[in-house]
Amino acid sequence: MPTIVEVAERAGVAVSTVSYALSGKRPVSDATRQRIQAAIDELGYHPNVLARGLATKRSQAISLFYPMAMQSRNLSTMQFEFFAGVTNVASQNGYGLLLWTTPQDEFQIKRLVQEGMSGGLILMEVKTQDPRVDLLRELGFPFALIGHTDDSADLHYVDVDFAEGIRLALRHLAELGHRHVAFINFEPILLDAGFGPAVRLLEGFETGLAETGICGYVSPGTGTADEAAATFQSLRSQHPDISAVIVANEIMAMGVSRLVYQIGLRIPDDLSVIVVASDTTAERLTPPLTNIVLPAETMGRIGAEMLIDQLEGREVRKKNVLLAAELTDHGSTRRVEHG
Amino acid sequence: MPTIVEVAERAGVAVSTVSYALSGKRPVSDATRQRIQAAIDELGYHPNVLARGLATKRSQAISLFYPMAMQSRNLSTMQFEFFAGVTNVASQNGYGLLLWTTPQDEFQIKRLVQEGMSGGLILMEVKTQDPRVDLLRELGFPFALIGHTDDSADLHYVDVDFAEGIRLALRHLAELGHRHVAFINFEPILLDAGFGPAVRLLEGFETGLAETGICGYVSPGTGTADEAAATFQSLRSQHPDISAVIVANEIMAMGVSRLVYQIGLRIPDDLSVIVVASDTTAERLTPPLTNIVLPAETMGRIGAEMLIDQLEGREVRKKNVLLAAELTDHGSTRRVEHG
DNA sequence: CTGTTAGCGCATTCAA
DNA sequence: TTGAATGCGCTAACAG
Repeated sequence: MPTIVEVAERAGVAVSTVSYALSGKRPVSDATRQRIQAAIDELGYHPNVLARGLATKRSQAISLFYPMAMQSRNLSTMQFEFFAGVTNVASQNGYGLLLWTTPQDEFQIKRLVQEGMSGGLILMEVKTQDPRVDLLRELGFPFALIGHTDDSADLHYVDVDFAEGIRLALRHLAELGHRHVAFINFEPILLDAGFGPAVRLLEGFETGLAETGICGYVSPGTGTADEAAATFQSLRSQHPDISAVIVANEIMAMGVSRLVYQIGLRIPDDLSVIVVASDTTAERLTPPLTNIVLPAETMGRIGAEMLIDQLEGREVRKKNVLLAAELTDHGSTRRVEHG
Repeated sequence: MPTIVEVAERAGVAVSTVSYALSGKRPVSDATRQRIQAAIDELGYHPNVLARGLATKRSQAISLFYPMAMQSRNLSTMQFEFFAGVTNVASQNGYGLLLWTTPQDEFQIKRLVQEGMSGGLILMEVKTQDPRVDLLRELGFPFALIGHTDDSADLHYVDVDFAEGIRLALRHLAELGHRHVAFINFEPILLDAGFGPAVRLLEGFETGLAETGICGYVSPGTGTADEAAATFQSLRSQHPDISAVIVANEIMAMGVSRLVYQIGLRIPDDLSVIVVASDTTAERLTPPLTNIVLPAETMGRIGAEMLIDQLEGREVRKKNVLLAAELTDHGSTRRVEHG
């Protein structure tokens, strides 16, 4: 495999000249630049990024700590969308993207930082209080969050306003005459751990109830479609007045849809359903579900851009991005009489 | 950030001794080993993988070229499952996983190889004739395939027997009395490009028709759910006898399901449906669909294992893995009278 | 505008 | 069982 030395010899110049021609950090005359380029092409030379990284103490790769959920069977299309956003931005900017599913404790983060392979880190599934964030802050390592902590005003993050999102949903349902609404949240473990969306959805649901006068039934979900279905069924048998349900993710929503289908009811005729999901995901379900918009691909994209901007020493274009809440109507809600 | 030199100083030994203590490639006395370990712990030392990679000319990271589809809006849960398999195995073995969505041409592959950041490569969406495979072979770079070419007997690959899978489906339908079956394949572009599953499903469908005497209607899909639905509807209006449909992926199947739901029919009462998908994906759909098993997570796992075995110089435990075809009944097919 | 050279942090050969 | 010294391929002073 050709090295920079061989390129230099072939072009009849010093190695540093080749290096500078490549990086553009020093002017190089057109004539020599062309000879160098010719040598590069003939040899099929590509710089060794390890050597470069060692010399510069920076790396053209970023790391993504993968959601815990990935290790379970509980794969969600939306996690994948976050992913697509991050990956595409990284590739477009010439960065490699490293994926990690190891436990994301303090030790692993320190390790990752010191290993030097990645120059920055993107964190997902952020908690309202998150020790990982504290550590990264302390280490001074570049990072960006998809999600945010309660004290992340000074950090680079992108998130969506979940609390307002679920309030939008409640107002929408209130206008349609619904008086009894169920909410299937993420599993209790996540809520207890302070997982942002779980906490903020619940908070928004409660303030939304107060605002709309709707009577709410909160039922923690359990992650899987089956368990969400079972949960909903028991809730519904206890409270037959429930005419609408809001579900925290599309996996659980699929469970509810399937249950409804199996017991012979129809959405929205017999039940209104709203899900927290991306538009693409929500509209692809059977039936399509009206959704509190979680623009996963966009969030991944913005997170990656924020991080790469930092790494490139550019002024970071955005920071602290809290996307406004939105509701997209896919026809899964319907007016009820009387309530 | 502590280096190996600092560890050596603190432990009062030579740098090489620390290195050997870490790698175990040379005996180190218990006493010094312990002093070294103490120094490592106190300093919070982690070896710099770039420096290590530069010195050894090997890297503890592998690369995955991401499916083209990822760059479109056409995200599939199953791609994600392949992914989860690969990622988890990599992490468990202490390997980083690098994701690339750049165009996967000859140039990019050469580049990736020479850059030295990854020690091996996993290729997905393999074509029956695939120039990327030829190049990698020629370069002598370690790689594994998820999918296979027509001449890959000597390669490391994992794939599933798609042709036999669709024949299983046809036999199953034949036993239930179906005489007119539609098949919605991957988009023509993929078929023309020689994309393995597209080619082999079609081939299996045709031999399966001959074997069962079923009358088949092949309609190329177009990737999206909407277009698959439209395609199926036109097929059905032209051939009202169609009582069952086989669909090449779950995205298109969702389109068909939704259409069926919208026009007021039921699965399987009015239409039998079989999809090529993983069990988890198929059973989560509304309604759950009987599936030709595509064990995506397992395939990702096996592919990564094969590659890492190679890299570690271990005897590769498996190679040339063509998983047997299977059909899982999720109740979306039903006996028809008369045919 | 270009050349010379000292590291970056580690593995490994050669000596002891 | 251990130490000293060389080099992996590249960048970035320093020198001209």
